[in-house]
Amino acid sequence: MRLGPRLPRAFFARPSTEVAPELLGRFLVRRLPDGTRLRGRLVEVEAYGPNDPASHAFGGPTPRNLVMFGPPGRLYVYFTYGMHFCANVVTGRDGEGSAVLLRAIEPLEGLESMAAHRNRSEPLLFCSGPGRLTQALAIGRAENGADLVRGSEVFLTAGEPIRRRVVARTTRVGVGTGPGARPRWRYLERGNAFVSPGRPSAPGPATGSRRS
DNA sequence: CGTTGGATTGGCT
DNA sequence: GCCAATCCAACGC
Repeated sequence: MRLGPRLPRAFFARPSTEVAPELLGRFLVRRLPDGTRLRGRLVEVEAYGPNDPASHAFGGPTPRNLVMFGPPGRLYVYFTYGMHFCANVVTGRDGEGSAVLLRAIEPLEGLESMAAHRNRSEPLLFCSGPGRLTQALAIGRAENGADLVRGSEVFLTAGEPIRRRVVARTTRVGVGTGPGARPRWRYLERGNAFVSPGRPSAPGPATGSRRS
């Protein structure tokens, strides 16, 4: 299967809520130091914008979130809960501080390596969740700040963009109940089994009863 | 310098 | 459904 051309810088230089749904169906490609290529198709993402109380960027730059305030098209990786990494794509204008969290991919290539990284044999448990995804693809501190447009360790290609009809929106997972819980900035491919089991922050008419 | 809690996951009741 | 795991960034004093 063709990877398609790489997504250009201009693709990322837009608001995160615009970029996020268009990332679905794209290929996330990871080249390991030993040459192994891992690849999956994005099926679930979340947008984090400027002035977003749920965003790490809320409150301004810190050593941890600095990459978010850099140029778009780079990878922002952070460590959380003492054991998991989460990976984001930086979006918007340089200095803006917005990003899209990569929550799940459908594994397409390098499944054996993913299984080893995850210590699981069930593909549904490889990359269905932000912490699982980074573990399966061996993405960690070293990949923080990686340039997705020009680098070779991690990048995104055109892949198979999906029709907007197939994109479902819900509130975000794990953002609590405060401000920031309401906007429906989690985008997923309707009916895809590899979407994470994470529950939206504010279940309601917009989320629970929607057909998949 | 001490405290708090996290854009999660997996195992157990 | 509940909760422990396990580190460390952010923040307050």
